[in-house]
Amino acid sequence: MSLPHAILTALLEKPSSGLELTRRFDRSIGYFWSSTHQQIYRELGRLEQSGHIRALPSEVPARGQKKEYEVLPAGRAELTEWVAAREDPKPVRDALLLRMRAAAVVGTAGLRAELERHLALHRRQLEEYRSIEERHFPPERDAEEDRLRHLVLRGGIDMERFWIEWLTQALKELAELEARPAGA
Amino acid sequence: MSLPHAILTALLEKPSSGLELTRRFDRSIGYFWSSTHQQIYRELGRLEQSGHIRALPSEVPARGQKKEYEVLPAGRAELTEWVAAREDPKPVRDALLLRMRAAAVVGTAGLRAELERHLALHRRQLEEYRSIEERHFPPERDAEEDRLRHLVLRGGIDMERFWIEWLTQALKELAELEARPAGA
DNA sequence: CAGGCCATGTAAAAGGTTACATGATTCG
DNA sequence: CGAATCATGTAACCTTTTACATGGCCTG
Repeated sequence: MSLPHAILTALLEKPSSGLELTRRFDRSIGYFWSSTHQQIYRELGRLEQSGHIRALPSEVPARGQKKEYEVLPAGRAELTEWVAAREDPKPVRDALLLRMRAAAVVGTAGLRAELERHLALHRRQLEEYRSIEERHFPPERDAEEDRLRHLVLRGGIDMERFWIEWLTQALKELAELEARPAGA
Repeated sequence: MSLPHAILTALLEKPSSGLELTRRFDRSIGYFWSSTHQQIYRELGRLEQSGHIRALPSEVPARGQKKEYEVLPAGRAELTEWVAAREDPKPVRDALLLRMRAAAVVGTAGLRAELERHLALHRRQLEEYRSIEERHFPPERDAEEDRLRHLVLRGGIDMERFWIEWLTQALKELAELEARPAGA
């Protein structure tokens, strides 16, 4: 429901070709709305069809040739509207919480390694966000755009912190349970 | 990828009919893996086909008749394996963070009301979780199952707290930006 | 016996994932 | 000129969402 909006945002930040967009969906925008090149090309086609974006004129419009897109007024209007739209948060759907609940029924065998693996992944992601924060948002800057983008990044940072804390708790809990096996 | 596992977990906790499962996916299990009755019926069919669950024998196997399912050994084995499986966390895909980023480009008009609405929703969800915590997990209990399920619930609680904090920050930031409009 | 709810489904469309295809450019 | 890489796509499939369909049971 929001991939077109993610693309419009990315293109307003900087007109790009499909592949450039794909790369930015592997970092930047993609930290909050992930996508693949297949989806992106499909959506670029749709957005062009519907008059929200257009391909910048090029001499050689053929397969394998780079095509740059820019946002048209209709696209900007659509995005502006979406920012204020009424749209409920999606219900949580998290496989790891679910697995923990399954473990409560069928046992925790093998779970610890997986929790530790996830913990390491989230620590790495946190480090990445923090390094971006250092590079892009030094204390003195405060242009409007920067403040909002920094806020988004802080959301990512605190989300990772949440997982790190929860996983740490979970591992502690698991250690206690395994210390007195089979029904205390 | 995990709906079948969610259903297996729910059925192990208590054998149920499709509609009973649907109700439990509106609370309980559904707090961490949401689903609708259409998906649930389809998946029950598949799980029965593949020999992971079976319908309890009934006199009147007809449309409109209640059908209860229970988990078979193969289903339990599948779930046990999944608990320890290697499965990476899904990349974040959050519309509100994305909208904030869009707002950095097209402006924040109308955003405040929406943030406040989300804040209220998350506060309500937090209250719901906390009331469940009071009812289901009083301090003295510590059976293995309860400890793990409590851990899952605390995950939900801290997730809501994260959103409440972030939204509070966001509203503060917005107020500051609006206090000195158009490029300060 | 009408209306509402219980209960189980079907169908279609949209969104997302995975695998594969194809032309253009560059570099050794 | 062969291989790698850039760049754009197609196709098939699976999951999720939304809308609708159907029959049974209960209650006034």
